[in-house]
Amino acid sequence: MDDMPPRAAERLRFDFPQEERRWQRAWDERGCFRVADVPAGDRPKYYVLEMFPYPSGKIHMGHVRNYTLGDVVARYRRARGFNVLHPMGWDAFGLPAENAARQRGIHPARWTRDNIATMRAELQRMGLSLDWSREFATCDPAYYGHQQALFLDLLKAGLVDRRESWVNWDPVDGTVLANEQVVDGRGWLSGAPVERKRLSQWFLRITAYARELLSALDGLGRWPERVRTMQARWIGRSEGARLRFALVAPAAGPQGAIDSVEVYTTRPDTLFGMSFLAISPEHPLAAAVASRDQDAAGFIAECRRLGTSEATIEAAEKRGYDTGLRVRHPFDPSCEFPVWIANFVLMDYGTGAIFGCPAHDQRDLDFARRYDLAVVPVVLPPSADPAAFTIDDVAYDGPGTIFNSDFLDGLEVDAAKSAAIARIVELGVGEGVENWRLRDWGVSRQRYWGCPIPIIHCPACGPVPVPSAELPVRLPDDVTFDRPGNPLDHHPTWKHVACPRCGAPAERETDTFDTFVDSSWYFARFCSPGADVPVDPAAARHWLPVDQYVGGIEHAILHLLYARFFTRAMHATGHLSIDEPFAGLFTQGMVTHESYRTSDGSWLYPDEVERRADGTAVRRGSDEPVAVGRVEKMSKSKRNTVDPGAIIDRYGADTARWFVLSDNPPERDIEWTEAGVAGAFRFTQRLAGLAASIAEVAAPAVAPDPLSDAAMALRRQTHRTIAAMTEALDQFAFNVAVARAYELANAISETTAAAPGDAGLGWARREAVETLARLIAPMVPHLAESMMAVLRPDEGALVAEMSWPEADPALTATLSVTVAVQVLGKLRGTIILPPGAGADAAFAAAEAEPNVARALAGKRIVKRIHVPDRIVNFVVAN
RNA sequence: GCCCGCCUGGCGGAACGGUAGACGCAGCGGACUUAAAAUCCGCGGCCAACGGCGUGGGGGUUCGAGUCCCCCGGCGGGCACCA
Repeated sequence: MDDMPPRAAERLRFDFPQEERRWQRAWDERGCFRVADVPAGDRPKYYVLEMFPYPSGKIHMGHVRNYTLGDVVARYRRARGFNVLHPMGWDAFGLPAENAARQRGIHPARWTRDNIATMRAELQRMGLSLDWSREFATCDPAYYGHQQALFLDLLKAGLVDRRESWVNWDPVDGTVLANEQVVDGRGWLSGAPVERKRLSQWFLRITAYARELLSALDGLGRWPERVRTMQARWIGRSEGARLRFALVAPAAGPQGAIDSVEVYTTRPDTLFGMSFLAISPEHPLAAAVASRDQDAAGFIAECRRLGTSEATIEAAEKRGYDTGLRVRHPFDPSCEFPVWIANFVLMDYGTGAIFGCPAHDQRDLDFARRYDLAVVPVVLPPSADPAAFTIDDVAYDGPGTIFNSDFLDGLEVDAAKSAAIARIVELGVGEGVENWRLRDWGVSRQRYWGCPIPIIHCPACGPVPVPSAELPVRLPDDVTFDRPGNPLDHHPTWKHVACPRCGAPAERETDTFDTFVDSSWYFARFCSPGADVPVDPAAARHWLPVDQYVGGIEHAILHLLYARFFTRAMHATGHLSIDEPFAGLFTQGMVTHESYRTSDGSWLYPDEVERRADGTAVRRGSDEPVAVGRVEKMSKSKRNTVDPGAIIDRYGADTARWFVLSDNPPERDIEWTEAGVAGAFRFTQRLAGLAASIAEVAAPAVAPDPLSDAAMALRRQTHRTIAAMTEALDQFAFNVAVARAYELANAISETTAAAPGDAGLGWARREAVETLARLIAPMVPHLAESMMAVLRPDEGALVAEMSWPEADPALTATLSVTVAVQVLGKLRGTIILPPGAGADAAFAAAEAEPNVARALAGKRIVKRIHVPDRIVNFVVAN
């Protein structure tokens, strides 16, 4: 940052510290960005929303990019005549606040509120066109109280379950961990080995909407294909069969005798290739076996210790325990197969039991090889020799013809699936089903800093909803973090209440909601943030769905899927009248930066590094060499971050905004470079200078007639730029819009030396620079205001309130076109023609072009191709 | 392992199947200046240069391919014992 631009105001054409504050105040005083919950008038609505931030401390460059993109859309739509809703709030509950409390003794509420104050000030300095009157934080009782009411409505509607499930339990911290919080089988904070534990949890029944959530993806035309695909796979519909395998001898279990095992399969066509049946260690039959078999119990306990962490599962080899039980094949009861407990069978998917067909499933094959089980091929690949076809270490899962399979012999795979299901139904042992990978959403968290679940547990009545008059159930402030576990659970009085139903002593639910619940409906609350119900129906009807949602791809699945589910659930409970919350979704790329390390391996911030002219890097103010690492996502751990606050101090908000928009398409990763920022800064200064120099020259109020050629040429450039930038902004091609703005600025600069006596040109230059100010206003709003204020000092009109420029079709039409002339597809010259010139004229002009004539000399023209205003191509032969 | 992206000058990137490299960054040359910074003007894919070669590599479709199709390679991302 040695080449820092001058800070002295007198050297700035665009004195950003002063000008940016000036316009932010002006917008605020005029209430430019405020809208009513249910607006009067007939302007069409447009709801622009960026994913609201978690108040972690300061804003980072990812926020700058996210909120700049959204602000461009908001300001552009406003200029296009829409009544734009563009709100901001805080996703304020979460674990980091509790960690701060444990580590630094700051109360989570205080920590969160302080961060919000800091970050709000930073966002306001960016000049975002937000309606701050709608701001809320999810930790406001006024917000989470309505969330509690929503939950009770979902409960009434049958969309909530309470049931036991297996969880990752950290015995030291005394809390449930998400799968992502289990690292190598240990708790990420405590380092203690994670246990599998069954716990009663609240579930939201998202699976009730699995089919709709999948099929409605087709209607989300303004969503990235990638996100839709990821969601579709997450929901994971498959078709197959459920069928029961009868045990040869029933097994005695705690809940009575078990006489069969139900299995889910997508490959009923391979049933004759079966060699074993495998159940999950968490399967009830496994528990039944373990109750009288020490070794089985030991095996199950060992599996449990490994936890559910995906990484652990991946590392684990396939292992099993032969229970000694046997099942009969449903198609041939004389055939019996062993029942194994296998560590690779998941209780949560299908029925928690599979039949193993090693020849045609890789996992089954690995298992069979390890335990020396039979491998019977039943699908013959096309044109393979049945006598010679064998399976070694690779299962065959491709197409083919069934063999070794009794009544299925000779059928292709698909036909065999149907025939097998038909037989399963006929025998009364099962049916064809569709199966979903999506599971119900467990929302209970043993944490303090979250929305309390509004339930009271009564020994007599069971779980009882908190009466709506008693909402919100507020978090107590006087909690302590001096021991592990949930502070709500330790609180001396908070949880002890009377049962609302029978009055007997009862206990509050001490779990709080997963914070993804908070973000699943905030977009609806923004429509009427002061309403005394979760959402005001009229406001929601007016504003929803969100027309353009902007955020990071990292939320492609969870947040966006939960919000889609919540919208449907809120429709079912009468709060909303739509099913899809986000009509358009844009996912932006990450902000990246080079990373730097010293020879002892410690990371350095960009500010601590100095680049030498020879390309090497050293620690600032020393000769200590620094290794320049790869360009990667800005992160605190790699210290390759740039603080937006410092950038705005030094260069201004508009420079930061212009830079994040200008360098590459918004969906791609952007590399933050000091040189790029300096370039953006120069542009803001140059435009301000351009506006000032044009303002100094008196120009006629109306266009002289006729205009000089130079004036007409500039006017045409101006109006072509309007058309081009409009198209670019419509398509989120902000980098292209930036390029078009540069072109117009360059064109205006080039007229400086033109004849001073040309009044028409003076008029055209004013038109050009005023138009440019309005065109760049969505991207650099303060600069645009400053330019306009210089150009029209007496009017006091705000660009923020001006309409979008309109291109005059008479001026965007071209007067002449340059047509490329090819011979055999190779460019040989260009000709200039009037637009719409006919083929004959084009051919004649083309053949007359000297370079083309030379290429055609001595050749016979076989074919002439003419694409009007584009190209002429001669196909020749010798 | 499966799925999805992406690959164009020194760099970021433009380009309805129709003049590849718009625009910017960095660079070079010049003007201004005692000098520097800033600013302004100009140049710029590569090569044996009236021509030829060029959008990761190889094939194909087409009058014409960065763009469409097939194969291969590389980079990035997502999912992952999902039966």
